[in-house]
Amino acid sequence: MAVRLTRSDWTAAALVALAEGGVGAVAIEPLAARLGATKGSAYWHFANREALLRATLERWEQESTESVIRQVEAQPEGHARLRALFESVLDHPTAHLAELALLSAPAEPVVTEIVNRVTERRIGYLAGLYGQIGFGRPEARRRAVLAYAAYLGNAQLRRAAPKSLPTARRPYVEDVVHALTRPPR
Amino acid sequence: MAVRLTRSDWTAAALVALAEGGVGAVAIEPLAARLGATKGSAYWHFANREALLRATLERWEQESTESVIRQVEAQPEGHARLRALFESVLDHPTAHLAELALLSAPAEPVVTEIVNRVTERRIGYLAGLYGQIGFGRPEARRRAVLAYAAYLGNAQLRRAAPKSLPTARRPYVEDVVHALTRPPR
DNA sequence: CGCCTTCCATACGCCACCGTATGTTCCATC
DNA sequence: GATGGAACATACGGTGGCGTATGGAAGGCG
Repeated sequence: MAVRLTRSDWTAAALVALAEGGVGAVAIEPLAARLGATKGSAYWHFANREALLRATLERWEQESTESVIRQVEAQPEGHARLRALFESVLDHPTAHLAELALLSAPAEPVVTEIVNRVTERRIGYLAGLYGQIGFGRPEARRRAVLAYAAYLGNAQLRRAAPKSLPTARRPYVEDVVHALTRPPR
Repeated sequence: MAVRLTRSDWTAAALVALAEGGVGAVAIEPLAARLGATKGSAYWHFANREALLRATLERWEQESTESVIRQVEAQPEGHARLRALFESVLDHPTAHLAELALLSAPAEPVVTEIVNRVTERRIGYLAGLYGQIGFGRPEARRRAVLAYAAYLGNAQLRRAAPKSLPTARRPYVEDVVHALTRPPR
């Protein structure tokens, strides 16, 4: 019995809890129960709850964004990358639960700090893609913000009110790609 | 002293708390403290916490959506209404805090029930507006979903990562209107 | 084998919020 | 001006999570 746990075991379990129950579910005692351990283990690896939360968010920061970007970079430059990104991101209904939990968390300073970094990284990358298809700098930036907002809202809807989303995914994706990649003015 | 409180006083205070601290902040004892009363009052007007939450959400349902729609209906049919809606909704940084709290609330059944109703109402109305400017039924519906998602995401960003939003609001609004009202294909 | 560090369990006090039970005040009404 | 109900206050027990203190097992290492 009593398999020893690592910091990584804790943050992994915390990520699951985060996706399922939000920031509030990243709580030491319930996690300990799920891991078949007690608080003693948690307070050995982490100073307190906030330290566990911070470690969990930093792990999420690493894993969430870069994997998607790597995947997109496999495509040739230009429209193909934007399309690949939209498709990848409109799919995977359960893949984006963690960020939803973060974005609406009652202003914990640890959360807002990391959310800001991740948001800027993603929008910046998106703006780069728009630059590749001929958008000027400010236009690319504005369109990137719009596209990222659409992504977030879409994930929100998929979670909170999936009934209102289109059932036929194919034409929806096409429309989104079409509307969001058309050049301005 | 000791001004008597009504159900409406409680739901009003709960709405404020909801916007500020999320669903979790709709808690009886803190609200009682803010109202200068005690739990006795709350448990007189409401059976329990969930009843207070439900009453609060139903009030929000009434007040949030219809006021915006009335405002938009003052415009002439067609593009003017969509533009008015987008402008109204991209403004008012603090006006949409309650829904953000709701959309990412850890699956309380009361919340999801009402969020579903509100979402369907709004997307349905939006689809109607797109119909007025010549979109076919399915196209209007898909574009409405996209536009509503963009709205939600935008509100999210404004709250969680305002630094990443465009500083110059005017061209941003123009780009959004342009991208989201162009006819498909 | 014995020892020391690492990792964890147990047990405790604390706080915030829930819900209930019962006492208390205000006001209308006869 | 006594009485009954409406609208509270007060006091209590219960729950769930935080953080601390201290004791104990388990493995490397001499």
